[in-house]
Formats: sequence, structure tokens, C-alpha cells
Amino acid sequence: MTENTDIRTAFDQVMAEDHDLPAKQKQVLAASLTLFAEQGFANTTTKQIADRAGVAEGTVYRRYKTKDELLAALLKPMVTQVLPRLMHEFAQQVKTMQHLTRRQLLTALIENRVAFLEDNWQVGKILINEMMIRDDLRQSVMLNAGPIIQKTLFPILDQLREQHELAAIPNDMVGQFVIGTVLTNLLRANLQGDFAAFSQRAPYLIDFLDRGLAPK
Amino acid sequence: MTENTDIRTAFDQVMAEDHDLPAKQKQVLAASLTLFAEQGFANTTTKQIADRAGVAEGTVYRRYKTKDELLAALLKPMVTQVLPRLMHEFAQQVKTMQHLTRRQLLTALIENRVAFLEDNWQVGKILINEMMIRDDLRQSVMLNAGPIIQKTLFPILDQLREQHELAAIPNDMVGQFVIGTVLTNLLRANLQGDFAAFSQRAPYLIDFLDRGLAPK
Amino acid sequence: MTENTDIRTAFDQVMAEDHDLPAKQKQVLAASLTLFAEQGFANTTTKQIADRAGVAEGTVYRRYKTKDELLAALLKPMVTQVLPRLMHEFAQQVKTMQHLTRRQLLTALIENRVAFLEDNWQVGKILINEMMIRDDLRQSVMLNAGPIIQKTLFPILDQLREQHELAAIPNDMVGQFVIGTVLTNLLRANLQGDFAAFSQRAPYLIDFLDRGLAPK
Amino acid sequence: MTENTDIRTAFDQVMAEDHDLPAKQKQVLAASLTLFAEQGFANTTTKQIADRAGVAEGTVYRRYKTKDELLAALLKPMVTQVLPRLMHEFAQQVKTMQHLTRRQLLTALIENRVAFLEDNWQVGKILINEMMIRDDLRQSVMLNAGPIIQKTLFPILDQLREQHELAAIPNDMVGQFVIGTVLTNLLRANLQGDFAAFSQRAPYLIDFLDRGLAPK
DNA sequence: GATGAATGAGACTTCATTCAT
DNA sequence: AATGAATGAAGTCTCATTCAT
Repeated sequence: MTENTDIRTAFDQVMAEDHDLPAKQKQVLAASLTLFAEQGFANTTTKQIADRAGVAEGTVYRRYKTKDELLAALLKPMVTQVLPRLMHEFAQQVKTMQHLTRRQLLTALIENRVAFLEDNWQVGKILINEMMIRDDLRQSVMLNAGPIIQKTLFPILDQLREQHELAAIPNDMVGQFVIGTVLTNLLRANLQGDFAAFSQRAPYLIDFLDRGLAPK
Repeated sequence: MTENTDIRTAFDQVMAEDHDLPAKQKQVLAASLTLFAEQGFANTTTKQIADRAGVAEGTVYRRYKTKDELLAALLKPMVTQVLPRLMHEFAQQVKTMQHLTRRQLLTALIENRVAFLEDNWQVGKILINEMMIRDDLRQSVMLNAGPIIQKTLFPILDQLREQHELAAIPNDMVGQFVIGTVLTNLLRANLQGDFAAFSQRAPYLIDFLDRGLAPK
Repeated sequence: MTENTDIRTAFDQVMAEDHDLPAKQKQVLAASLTLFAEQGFANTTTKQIADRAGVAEGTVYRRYKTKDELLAALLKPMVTQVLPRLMHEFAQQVKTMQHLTRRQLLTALIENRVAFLEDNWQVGKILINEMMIRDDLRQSVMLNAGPIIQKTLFPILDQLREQHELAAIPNDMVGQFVIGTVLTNLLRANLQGDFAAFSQRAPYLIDFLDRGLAPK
Repeated sequence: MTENTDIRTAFDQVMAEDHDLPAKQKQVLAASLTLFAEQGFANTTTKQIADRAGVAEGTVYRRYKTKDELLAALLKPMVTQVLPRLMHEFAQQVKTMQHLTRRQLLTALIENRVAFLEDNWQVGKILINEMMIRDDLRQSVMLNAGPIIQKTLFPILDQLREQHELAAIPNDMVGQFVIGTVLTNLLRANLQGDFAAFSQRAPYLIDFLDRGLAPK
């Protein structure tokens, strides 16, 4: 799985995109990320961001012209680059495995990505919250994530089903169940404020999904 | 299902709480509910609420002294009254059934509550969003929902497990899986803007949970 | 000239347009007018307007949503209503005079309008300044004033020329000379800070224009 | 017209003032001139100046310590040097002519100076606008231009009047009429965005002034 | 009770100016 | 000399809340 070593978090992605981003701008992005995740975008003031980042308020606006641009700078790479690449790399990884069982697939999907999910939970939280509210963001995510899931994940599911490893459930429902189970686990860990719990529960998730998606 | 006839939506619950809630105040609550769900609490102005409710801005403040009180008026009954009663009524319903199978339980849980969930999705959406942000609300929900789930749902699960109808999974994980599967379905319907899809997918949910929670 | 008694200044015009404009809003408009004329639009802060008007800063924004709208509220009536009506009334007045001489026309134009010009000098000053800078305003003035001058003033000039009372100069040049001579007088009075001088110099203006526009 | 060959525009004048003005500083001044004329001083940012000049924002401050100094650098030479010299050279030119007629004087004044006026219209525009707003600038212009006009132009006018070539109008009114007529023509050309029109209309201006200033 | 004008604290944003590199 | 990131004072604007009518 060397091909995964270069998986970076969404946050690093923003940094990488502009690799001569000054230190203070990085602090601004980091502070924004934390505060948006903690308090929500709308409840975070640019003054708070400046204070947390240890810069003047004007500095917050140096690169990103508005508060909305700051949000976009954090979310866009996640939606347009990180998630797609993650899916793609996952599909590549799966292809290298011969006679993949359902459980192997789920284990690869969940355990191998736990670190990534924990790293990016802050961005994910912001993303989910803002998707509830912003039509444009919802559209953008749908347009980006939808096709990629179909192209990368669905063929794998079809193959599994042919090998009698997967129940006769529509692919989109399989996706819904897997994503939902993982997401709920993340959500619960967040509500409990206990992120260790997230990975501790991973075996239960694999077990539950393994049985739920088994053919009759 | 006569025991369900008096299940009211959270919104009606607020109304019922105060029999002489003036018509204009009801309009204010209704407008708040819709707008908070559409745009989020922080992005909704009291002016918007007043306009949508067809009243003056001052009228919004007649009964509820602050915007936060307005939010509380919508969320509190849901958390402290509606959900507990729903759980209680569900437990009662289950107790009347002899030799309950896992599938019967899930069907009762999902199909019988579909209407309720659809009705109250707006409040639920607001609730989830605000729980992400407000510690106090998160605490309050935990303190209210937690014990009730343990008292009403867990005994039923224990009983099922004794009847070899349920996998050897901790009760909290069972709860997480069931709630998560339903919630994800709701979330997806909301993101798609297609609420009919929600109930159409119910049979798949039951099937998935039925297998996922089955003992080995 | 009873038909002129109802000529109102541009400022009164704004007031009249919305005759239930609250007192404080009138104060805001009055303060804006004075300050914009004194210091220019761009150099005037909303804080200054609020202070001069004796209201809170928020009040400045109650009716006019932006500082630009405030400017438009002051200028638009001048451009679209006051000036056109002034031209029209002037034309009407001229038509009632038989065998009008050039000097009579100029006297009517200048002396009768002196009060009006003095009253509206503040708006005029703002208008000239902003026209130098804003393309849209320039367009708007051109589109409004141009046709009206052609329809009302040019026929009178043609008639005068037939009566051998006016030089063989294109009508637009006649307009340029008359308006320019009056405007320059106003400008000079403003630069000197001496408005009494404006009307004292009126006889010289009439004399100068009378000769300058006489046929050979 | 050899005496005119050394008439330089105000802008060149600033440049000449400091022989070793670095190229970048010249670009800054040129950019400032254009932008101030286009958008007004208050609406022009130092960032815009830097961009237009093709330099960094810090460079704008190398020679001129503040934005106001930049404005002064453009306006002061015009007021204190260019206009006085222009008047002086004009007076010299007039003195060389024997038995000067009114029309000759006007022709010399207008036609010979057309190029200069067109070249310096940008500075003039800025000057007029800022004079409307800044008391100190108004004072400065009055103190500089006033005496010079009296010393150079008034003797010529007195001489003309003795030769029965000029109406019995106070000298300051003659000045007002001439300057106003020329200025209005410039203003109109600017509002129309058609500078060719300016010189095309020159013959009309000469004719109009010639008659308007003729003795009875 | 209802209204909506008024308030003012505080949010977002701009921009002239400084200064380390 | 030049750069451009950083600054922070000050500007524009928003909006929950109050209160006279």
C-alpha cells in the first residue's frame, strides 16, 4: 500500500496547492479550520480567527478576500481533490487484491482509512454542516462525488456480487449503508467528544456491515 | 396501531403546550421552524422570521424574549418530551407482541415511524446542526436521550438476544447502527431534495439491519 | 409666473416623494446633502452623517440600504424630475410671451431661476463631482437631460432665430454657452465662498450672453 | 510660436523638477495622474496605483511619503509654476503684437493653447474636483492664480479697452467669461468622452466671446 | 397586543502605511 | 531601492433587541 503514503489530509492539500503560502496565512487557515469546526462558520468571527492565529485582523483578508473564500479554500480541495483521489486510490488498491472477500474489502475500507477520517473530521464536520444550508455547495459535492463513486466503487461492487460475495441490493444502497455506518460512528464519537472510541468501534462496524451486506 | 394516533409532531407539541398561544405566535414559530431548517439558525434574521410569519419584527419578541429562546421553544419539546414519549410508546407496542422477531421489531420501528420522521425532519435537521455547535444542547440531548434509550430499548434488545434473535453486539452499538442507518437515509433524502425516496427505501433498510444484526 | 410657485428644490422633491418619511430619515438626508456637498461623497463617513443628523449610525441605513443609495436618493430626483420639470415650466413660460426678445429670454432664464439655482447648488455640486467619476451617472444625466433640452429649449431657439434675434450658431452651442456661463458664475461664487456675489453678477451675465448670442 | 515650444505639460514639469527621478517613480506619478482623473483621488487606492505603475505597493511610498503628497506632487507644479508661466508667456506673446484686436487676442488665447489644455485636462479635472473639497487647495489656487491674472491679463484688457476693443465690463468678469467658456467646452468634451470635439468647437468659442466682449 | 422606527454593539471589510527581507 | 506581507485604524453595514405610539 505504498500508493497511499502520499495521501494527505484536506488541510495539507490547501497548503500544498500554494506552496509559498506565508506562515501567517497558514496560521489563518489552521485557526479558521479549528474554529469553523468548533463553532460553525456563521458563529465564527474574523476577529476570533485573527486572535487564534496570532495575526492582525487585516491579515485574515490578505489572501482570501472574504470570509466565504476562506471557507471555500478549506472545503474545495476536500471535495474536488482529496475525496476523488481517495476513492481512486482505494479502487486501485482493491484491484491488486485477487479473489477479494467482502470482509477484506470492508476492512481495507475502514481500517486503512481510519487515520485519514480522523484527520479530516474537522473539514468533514464543516462540510456536512454547510451542505445542509448552501445549495451551491450541495450541488458541487453531488456533481463531484456522485460520478466518482459510480465509476470507482460500483464496478467493484458488481464484481463482488458476481462472486456471490454481496447481497442483491442496488449499488447506491450499498454505498449509503457503508458511508452511513462509518459517518454515524464518526458523528457519535464527535458528540461524545471521544475520538479514541472511533477506532475502537471499528471491528463492530466491519462485522455489522459484513453481515448486513452478505447475500442470502 | 391505535397507540400511535396520539403521536404528534414536535411542532404540534409546542403548540399544544400553551393552549392560548395566539395565532401570530404560532405563525412566528412556524416561520422560525421553516427558516432555521432551510438556512440554519445563525443565518436566519428576525426580520426574515417576521416577514415569513406576516407580523412585525416586534411581535417576534412578544412571547420569546430572544432569538435563542425561539430556538429552544422548537428544540426543547422534541428532546424532553416528544422523543421520550415516542420511545416509551414504542416499548409499549413491542411488549404487546409475543415472540417478537428481529424483523418484526425493525419493521415496527421503521415503517411505523416513517411518517413521524418525515414530519419532524425539519426539527431534526436543526437539532443535529445545533448539536454540532452548542455544548449545552449536546449535553442536554445526551442526558435526556441516553437514559431513556437504555431504559426502554435496551431491555427489549436483551430479550431479543436471549431469544437468539440478536447478534452479540453491545446494546449501544445496536442503537448506533439502527439510528445511524435511519438517519443516513433521511440525510440522503434531504440532500437529494427527494423525500418520497425516504419511504421507498424503507424495505432495504429493514433488510440490511435484519441481516446485520442477526446472530452468527 | 404663478406656474412657478410650485417649483420645489431637489431636496424637497425627495421628501415629497415619500411623504411619510420619518423625521429622523429627513435629518439623515439633510445631513448627507450638506456633508456630501462640503466634503464630497467619498470623504464623508456614515458616522459623520449620523452625528450631524443626531441619530444612531444604524438609522442611516434604515431606509437606504447603502451609502450609494443615499447618494442616489439625493441625485435621482434632481436628474429625473426637477431638471426636466424646470425646463418644461420654463418653456411654458416662454410660450406665453409674445414677440420675445433675446434679452427678455435671458432675463427670464437667469433672474427668475437664481433662487432655484442657489437653493440647489448643493445638489448640483455633488452632481457635477460625481458625474466626473461615475459612468452610470453620466449616462443617466445625458439620457435624461439631453432629449428634454432638445424638445423644450431648441424649438424656442429656432423661433428666436427666425425672428432674427439669435446668431446662426448651432443650438447645442447656444445651450453650452448659456449653461456654461451660468455654471461658471456659480462655481466661482462657490470657490469664493460668497453666494451673494452670484446674484449681484447676474446683470453682467445677461449683458454678456445677450451680445454673444446676437446675430451679426 | 517659438515662445510656445517650451511650454510643457504640468506632468512633464513634475518630472523635470527632479532630474534623477527614477523610472519607477515616474511610472507611479503617471499611474496616479491617470487614475485620479478617471476615478477621483478618494476612490483610487495605492494598490491600484502600484498595479498600474507595474511596481510594488511599497515603491509608491519611496519618494512620496503619503497619498496626499502624491496628489500635491501632481497639482502643485500646475498651480505654482505651469499656470503662472503660461500666463506670463501669453502676456509676452501679446505684447509683441501691435494694435491687437479682440479677436486676435481670443484666437491666440484659445487656439494656441488648445493643445496645452487637452494635454493637461487630466490635471485640471483633478484640480477642479479637489478644489471643491479642500479649503487649503482652494486658498492656495486663489493666492497663486489671482495675482498673476491681475498682473498679466488685466493690463492687456485695460489696453484693449482703451483701444475700444473691449466692453466696459470689470476685468474679473471678462476673465470669468473667457475662462468659463473654455472650461465649459472642456467639461462637455469630457462628459461626452469626445476630445476631438473640443478643438472642433474652438471657432464657435472665439466667435461667441468676440461678440460677447465687444463694446456697444 | 401589535407595530416598525430606532438603536448600537459588533460584524465584515478596506486600505494607507510600515518594515523585514 | 524594491518588494509585498503585515498591520490596525477606521469604514461600511447587519441585526438582535428595545420602545414610543
